[in-house]
Amino acid sequence: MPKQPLLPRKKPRQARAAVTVETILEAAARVLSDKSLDGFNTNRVAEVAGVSVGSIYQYFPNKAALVAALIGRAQDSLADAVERALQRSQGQRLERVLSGLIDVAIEHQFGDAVLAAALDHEEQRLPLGQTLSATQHRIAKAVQRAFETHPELANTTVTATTTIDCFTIAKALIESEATRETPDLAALRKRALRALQGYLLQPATKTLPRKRTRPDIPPPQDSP
Amino acid sequence: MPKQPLLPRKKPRQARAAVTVETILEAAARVLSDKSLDGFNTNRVAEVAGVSVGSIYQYFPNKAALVAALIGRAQDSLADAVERALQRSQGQRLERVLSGLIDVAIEHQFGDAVLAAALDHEEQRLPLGQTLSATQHRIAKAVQRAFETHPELANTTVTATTTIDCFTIAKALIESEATRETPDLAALRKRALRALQGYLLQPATKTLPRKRTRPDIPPPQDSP
DNA sequence: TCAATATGCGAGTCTTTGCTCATATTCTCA
DNA sequence: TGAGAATATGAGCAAAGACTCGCATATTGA
Repeated sequence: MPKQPLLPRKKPRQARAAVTVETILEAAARVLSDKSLDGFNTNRVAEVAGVSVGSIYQYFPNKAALVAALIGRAQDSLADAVERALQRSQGQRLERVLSGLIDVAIEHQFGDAVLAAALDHEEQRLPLGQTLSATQHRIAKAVQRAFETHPELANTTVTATTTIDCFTIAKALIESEATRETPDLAALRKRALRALQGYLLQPATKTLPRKRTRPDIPPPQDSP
Repeated sequence: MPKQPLLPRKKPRQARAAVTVETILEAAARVLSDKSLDGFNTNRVAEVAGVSVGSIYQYFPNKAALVAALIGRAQDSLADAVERALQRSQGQRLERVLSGLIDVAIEHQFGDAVLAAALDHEEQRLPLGQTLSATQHRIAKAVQRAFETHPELANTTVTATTTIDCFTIAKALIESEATRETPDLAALRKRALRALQGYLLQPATKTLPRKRTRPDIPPPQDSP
């Protein structure tokens, strides 16, 4: 008796299989971009890819895995772009460095707004532990190094959180602009730059004691 | 022949109907909070509410309307909290004002993290034109007034975009912290404050001409 | 050349879920 | 009190969509 495929999620061995996987991912990106999360279904992806559903499930154990692969791709491409931008702006004024990063983020978001937004959202929902954070780590590390060694930031303590915050802030401003009907990219660049410069250069405030009006909020609970 | 209910989406006339609607909304919030968007289905909401599905559709034309109602509620409560906070911090240092707003936002997010995140997401997806932006407008206006009249911001031009950016920034930092397993609210407060102060107080930079390495990205296209 | 293996196919199964409608129950008010 | 209006019920329809599996075809390596 031939063993039935107990492990249907395999790696492509032949060249044509690699092509199929590529085609599937490409189609998945297009479908997700067109239809957002609704209307993103495996049947449609197969149709757009010109491939049968079965072929998808030959390489991806389920729909989520497909999305995860897409996220991985986007992350990688972002990481590459960030590293290139840092390379280009090496030794330049902080403003240039930040502008370069902002441009990368803008392009990442506006290059395919719906796709990027959808992926961002899924990223938080899916249980993609290791692989993803690896790439993000790579990005964070590169940026952190650039910040730490920058003379204009000599007086700023640059932690991992600091760099992540920068990305969080930039991404949020960009996404917010992306939902507008007529985005003004030039203005967006200025605002993002102002926010990042402000955050990074703001002297550490000696915080006033917080006026406590009610007890601290407990951390959120995840139901099991 | 009695006319069949051509207009099933009615307003409650009797007291018990109002109770039912309230119960449904309560249950919807709980389900959404427990299960996020997946697993949020009308059958489950009915079950949790101890009500039949039919009753839901008596008052809400469809599932989206249910979510929209939830969003409306959350927005209203946020607007109230913001106005109260601004009231409390009236005449105080900018740091206090911002801290107050940040605390409101944190509470709004951490009070029910999953719910808030889910609603935030739906807010951008659903076609809720007027009602929603009305409340958001109310919030924006209140904050803008507070900023415009604040002496420490005398040198800062406060536009509608400025206040919206502040909310965008704060919300993003808070959401990012909320996804952590062990959120550090005290640190979060400091970072958010630093970001907002930095953004608001950062002197308007005379921008260097942007180094153009590639043509501007076209605005995103919405497929019809 | 020819098995063994890898790849591709797609009709069909099975589950989920939004929503309806005929009917039953409760309320109102003359 | 009773007729009509308002409210509540829930079985079940219909559509969507994730995923399977038996089979056909292509590729490889000896």
